[in-house]
Amino acid sequence: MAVDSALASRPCLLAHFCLCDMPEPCIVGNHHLVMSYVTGWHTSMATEKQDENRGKSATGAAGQLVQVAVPVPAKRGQCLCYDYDAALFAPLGRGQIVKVPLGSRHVWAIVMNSMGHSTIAIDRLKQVAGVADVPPVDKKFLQFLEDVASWTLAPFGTVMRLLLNTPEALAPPPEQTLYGPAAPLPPSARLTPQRQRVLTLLAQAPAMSTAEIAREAGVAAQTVSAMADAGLLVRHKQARASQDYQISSEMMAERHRQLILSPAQQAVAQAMQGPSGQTEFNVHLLDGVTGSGKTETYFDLVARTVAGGRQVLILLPEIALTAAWQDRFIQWFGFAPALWHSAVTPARRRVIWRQAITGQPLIVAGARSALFLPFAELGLIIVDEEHDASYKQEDQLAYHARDMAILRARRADIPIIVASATPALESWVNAGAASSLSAGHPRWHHHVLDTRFGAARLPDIQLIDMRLSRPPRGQWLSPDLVQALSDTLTAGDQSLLFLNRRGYAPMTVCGACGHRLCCHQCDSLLVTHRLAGNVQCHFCGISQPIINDCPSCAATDSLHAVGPGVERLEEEVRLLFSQARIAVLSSDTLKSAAEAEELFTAMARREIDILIGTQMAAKGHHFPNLTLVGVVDADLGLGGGDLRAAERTYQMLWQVAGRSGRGTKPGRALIQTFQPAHRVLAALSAPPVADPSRARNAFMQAEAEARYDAGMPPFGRLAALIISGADITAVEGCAQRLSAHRPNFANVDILGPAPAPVSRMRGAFRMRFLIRADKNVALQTILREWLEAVEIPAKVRVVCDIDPYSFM
DNA sequence: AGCACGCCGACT
DNA sequence: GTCGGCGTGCTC
Repeated sequence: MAVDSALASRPCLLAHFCLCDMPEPCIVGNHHLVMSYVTGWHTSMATEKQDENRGKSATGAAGQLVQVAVPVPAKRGQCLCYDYDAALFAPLGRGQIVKVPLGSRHVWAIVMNSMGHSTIAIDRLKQVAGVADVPPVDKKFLQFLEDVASWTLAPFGTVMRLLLNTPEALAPPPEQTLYGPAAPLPPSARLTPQRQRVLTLLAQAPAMSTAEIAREAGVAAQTVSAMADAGLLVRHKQARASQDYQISSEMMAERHRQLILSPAQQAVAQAMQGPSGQTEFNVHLLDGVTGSGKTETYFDLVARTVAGGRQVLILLPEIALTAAWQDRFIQWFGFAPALWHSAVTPARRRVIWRQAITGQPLIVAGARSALFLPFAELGLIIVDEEHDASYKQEDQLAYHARDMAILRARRADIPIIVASATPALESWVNAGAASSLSAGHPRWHHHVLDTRFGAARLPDIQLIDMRLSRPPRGQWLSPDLVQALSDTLTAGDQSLLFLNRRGYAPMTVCGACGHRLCCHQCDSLLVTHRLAGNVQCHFCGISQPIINDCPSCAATDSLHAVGPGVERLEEEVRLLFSQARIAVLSSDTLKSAAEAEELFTAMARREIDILIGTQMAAKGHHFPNLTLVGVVDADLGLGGGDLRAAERTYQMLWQVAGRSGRGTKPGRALIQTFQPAHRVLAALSAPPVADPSRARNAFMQAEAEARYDAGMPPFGRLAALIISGADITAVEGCAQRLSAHRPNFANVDILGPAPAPVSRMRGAFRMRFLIRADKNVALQTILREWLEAVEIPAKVRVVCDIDPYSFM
């Protein structure tokens, strides 16, 4: 890798800190630099710790004063001031990543202002302890981080830690131990046959790693280290060469010429690029039915952007970052994307992070956290499956990755494509798709791809009215759906049963007293998991063994599992179709990506007849022989008062129905519901198969009108204030004080305080305000001023959620 | 967020 | 009499 190899080369000319071999002191930000792990601040920091405070430059005068943002959620989110010996090292600039002492530890931080003035006594200043050996973060990126902080009302330090969350990126490169033969063999050494083989091997080969020696010489790895301990082998430590992503613009340009798009795809790709290949900020909504080839259409722009020497970020929901998606990418480009998700190893993260900040050509395909990679040359952002709820982060920092991606694209002045088969209502309206309604946004571009590839057609969707076709007691499949499953089985085709509920049963009730098993630290019901042999809380994750006696009234054998989960559904299907091959797809049954792949392969080979799945099964995979999708409970998501419940249910059902009929045979989807007249279900089953997008658009239009009338997003603004803490009195007191100081404006409505939808989580009590405002209101400013006016005790946490997703 | 400082129970 | 529980408050 370029940065590492450049650094690894040389001793320094500049004191003992700089590793570059420039003839004169290098300039920070222009060249890589400085405080290095090789000469080691790790050692110097440890030994110099005690005289840090006196560690000013030799003259005793303070050097350069710099304002530094530190990764702490400080209430007064400003910077801390540090002294920096500008005489000895190159001067620091904004965006430089530095290591600074903070309290009793050292942290990575970012220089925000390099010509600071001290706000505290000079003699209390501490020294900057080191400078990272990477270029400063891009100015536009830094502004983006500030945008995120002011949008989410979070302290800058909280946002910054998303960037610095990859500690290995700034740590020394991983080391590798290689073994070579010792020059004079120690005379006393015993030479077993194994040891002799190792020595013979190494006599005529370069130094090797333990694993290589073990393999080549056919010995145990232990033998190698034992030999080194005995003095028969010498250890050489060296930086492990990590493979970076080699993409050249030439090879991309070549590849780009070979890509073949359908006329429809070609037209959309052209429209998104504009006549002259636009590189400035523009939002494109790529709205294409499942199977229309959205992915390949945006690949075209990806190829072009990289051919122009710039970097590309593709955001995907974590669940969609499968080997299948990667294969598709490889098939198109001929190489693998840099994958960024929770399971990526530290060594890989290091490579990607550093390649991003050094501006080398790079295509990252990542989950929402990839949005905070420090790309220096970002040229294009894609947000695929942009409607996906997992883009919304709700904990420490509440943000929506799609919206933040748009902020980043705007700052970087580059195009962004948000793609979906079922766009979020906000996106759909912003793209000007709702007739006669406008959210007053600068208009996005709307691109529609509505032809399915080849012979595949959209499935025929039918509702099953559960009031008429009732399953037997204690079962969940209606006679109609059972019949359809049976027919599909007979025809030798595959079926998917969709039930968005993990585990065996969502609730356990005592037949004697009616007591329901609840989590003792959350406001939630415990879910029975037969497979794991326990009951679990899906909020905090605690589990306990399955019990038979009621903990409330002590009646014996009185507890009954109520309602279905996928495990229980499996039980029912096995009873009905004992000869069928059945598999369950949920996060509980598939522990690893490899297991998931295995299942998908088995499915593709038709080794499974009936697949039972949670929402994991709803996306990302082509099952060519799947001709029946059964939705077990379409009403699940419709309860409560969630603003987006209808829209999300529609999207999910539409997507899961789209799993069916992706091969040559026509598919159908049967949807079980108790409320077939509900607007979501009526819209789904509307007849015009000839033009399925018309039904969808009619549904979206009606939703948009309802939102417009209520002044809800995207026609109004919404925020939630969550007050939480273990001490209920303190939480309520805090909520009361906030209530007393509530802002009072004609076009801002404030509801609450009321118990939050989940009124207790992990032992913390939660209260909530809901704030609705007109579109033109500076909501963040109002909230910031409100919060500043009220003293928040240390044991109470107040979190602001702009555009909250869940609110019942 | 860490981490230290600080003030009250079960141990040598 | 000390070790240690985690409440409170600061970090240039």
